[in-house]
Amino acid sequence: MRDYKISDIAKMANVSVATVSRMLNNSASVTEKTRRKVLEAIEKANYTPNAVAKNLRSKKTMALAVQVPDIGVSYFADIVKGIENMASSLNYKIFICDLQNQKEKAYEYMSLLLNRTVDGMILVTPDLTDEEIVSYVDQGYKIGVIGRHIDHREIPCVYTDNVKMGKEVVSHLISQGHERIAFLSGFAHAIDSYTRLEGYMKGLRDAGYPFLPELIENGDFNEDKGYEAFKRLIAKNVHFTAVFAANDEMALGVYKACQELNIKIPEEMAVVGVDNTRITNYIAPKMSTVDQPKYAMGALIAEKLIDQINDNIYRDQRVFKVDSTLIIRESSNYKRK
Amino acid sequence: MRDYKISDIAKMANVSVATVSRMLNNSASVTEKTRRKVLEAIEKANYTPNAVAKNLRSKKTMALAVQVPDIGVSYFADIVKGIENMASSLNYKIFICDLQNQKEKAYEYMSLLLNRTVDGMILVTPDLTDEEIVSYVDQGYKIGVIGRHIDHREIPCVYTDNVKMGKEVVSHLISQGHERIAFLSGFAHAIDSYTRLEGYMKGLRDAGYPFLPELIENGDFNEDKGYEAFKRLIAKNVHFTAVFAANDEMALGVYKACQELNIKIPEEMAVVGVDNTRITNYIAPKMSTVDQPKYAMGALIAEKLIDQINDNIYRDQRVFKVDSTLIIRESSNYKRK
DNA sequence: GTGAAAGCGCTAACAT
DNA sequence: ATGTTAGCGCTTTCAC
Repeated sequence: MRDYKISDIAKMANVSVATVSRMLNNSASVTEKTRRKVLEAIEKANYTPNAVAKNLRSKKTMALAVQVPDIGVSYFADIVKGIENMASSLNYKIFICDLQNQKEKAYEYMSLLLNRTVDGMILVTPDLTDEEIVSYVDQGYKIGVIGRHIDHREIPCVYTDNVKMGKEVVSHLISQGHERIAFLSGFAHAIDSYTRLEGYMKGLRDAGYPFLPELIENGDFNEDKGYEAFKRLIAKNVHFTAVFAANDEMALGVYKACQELNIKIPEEMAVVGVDNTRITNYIAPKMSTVDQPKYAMGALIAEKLIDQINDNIYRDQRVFKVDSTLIIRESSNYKRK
Repeated sequence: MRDYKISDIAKMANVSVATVSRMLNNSASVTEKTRRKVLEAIEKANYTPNAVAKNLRSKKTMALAVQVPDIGVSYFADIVKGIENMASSLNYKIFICDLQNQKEKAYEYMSLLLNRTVDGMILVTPDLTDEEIVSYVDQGYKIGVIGRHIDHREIPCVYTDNVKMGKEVVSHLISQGHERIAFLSGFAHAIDSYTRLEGYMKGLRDAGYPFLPELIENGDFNEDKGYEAFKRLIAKNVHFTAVFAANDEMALGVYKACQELNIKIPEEMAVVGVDNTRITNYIAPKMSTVDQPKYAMGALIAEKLIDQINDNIYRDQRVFKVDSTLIIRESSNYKRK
């Protein structure tokens, strides 16, 4: 393959490489006549500037990486769409790093940031600790996070008010006549899960109900673990009539377990998930869940991270707590007693 | 941020840059003693080689781009996982290009290939024509396709035997007592849709049933268009008792329309989709569909494209026709009459 | 408005 | 086994 470079174009158009570069980047004015000559040469050669050389010289790649636990989960896919669209409108490209639920990959993918393949990284994952993230940022790497809040003036954060969300779910369940509500958490270390649990406890307390530790089970945000956690709950022989799962995937696991055990949703067991994953609106019975403005959250974090990359001194708001919306569908729409 | 480069490390370790490079890339032997000195300097400086400079010099980026119509559709997400894992095991990175169902983006994203941001591109999309793809490849760009077959010795292809698939679906439906089976196609120009239609016609002919053009409607592989297409079918007032949709998304649109029109699936209308999208196994009634070995297909195309990138002369098989499996679930599991 | 030339950080050919 | 150096294709400073 014949590969043209900027000097070939310069020669063909009888101008200097600097002029071609200036024209390509609109970085300085060029007479209309020169412009036409250059354009003609470019056309004739079918020339495309080499982005790698440009990146090296300009020390920018105009690319961001996004880490998600599993791109197959529509919650993450929707966030990524928001990121992609905002980034694209600001002329940034996106590397999607799909961890496929393998934690180790979180570290591997950081190399994209360290080795300058991308200008910044967005973490939609709980894997790296706050300290690790802060340490990278203090070395000058640009990172934005979604779904968690890190208190550092150079880290843009977009997250949901999980405490409020948890309280809202619990009070809805209570209003439906439930007194004993189980909670299925995600990873123990995931802040999302943690704060939803906090909301759950506050909701219980506000209503004057006791917090029963035996009604809490750990999962890992995946369907299988939700399934297992629910089975453990049943095996314990504790009484409960509702489940609040820290995300939809785990709630799906509860559905599966209920089907196997012949437990009727919502008559015998109310189920509420979180994320408003696409599937929740198709499954029978339709699942109650909590919607987050995923697309907007993605767009917001992309915008703010790009701001951060281009400014360094951060101009204004950096932390965004967004509201979620409880969506009551069939799986919890049944008044007990 | 202090950015170390290879010459800094060389100075710190009292060796030449070549030695550092050689050590980093294991491209030639280095004495254990030098190795340790260099390692120590790298550690001390917290040095990571600049991938952009490396890419420029080596004229490789070790990255592939993958175009998909919509990463939120689990069919594509699964293929991408296969690609990602194979690529990653061969030390390649992946750029996911999510078209978000906007055709124009297909062309925009090609710039990643043209400007050398990636070494190759995998198209899981029907948007570019065979001619366009061939033209790129003839210019030396490396492209692999999935879901279609392009007759060119340098283009690896992995695709499903859609004709066989179509016949299988139709004969299943016929065996359930259906005589008038509607077909919902995807884009008119999509080869997948085209060949499935071909299989549908052959299946009909084999059974001695007539092909009725009024039972064919066009969609675009999305739920909305499937919904509309089905409504048009109904509005035509033609008689039919089964629908074969060219993919699950459109079949989902049929579900929605049936619900609105109070048509019972499968008793009054059998529905079969294609792709075995995750949602088909959760929706009520569970949807019959055709499974393709998505993950394996993704892995295969990645492997073959990387082969092609590294060889140029293509060694062996380039075209892979894989088999699909009809999965009969509730939406077509009802014998008529 | 345009050109000459330095240099981004790395690899690899050539020399020792 | 190790060092020297040219050069990958581009942007940008400094002249003019």
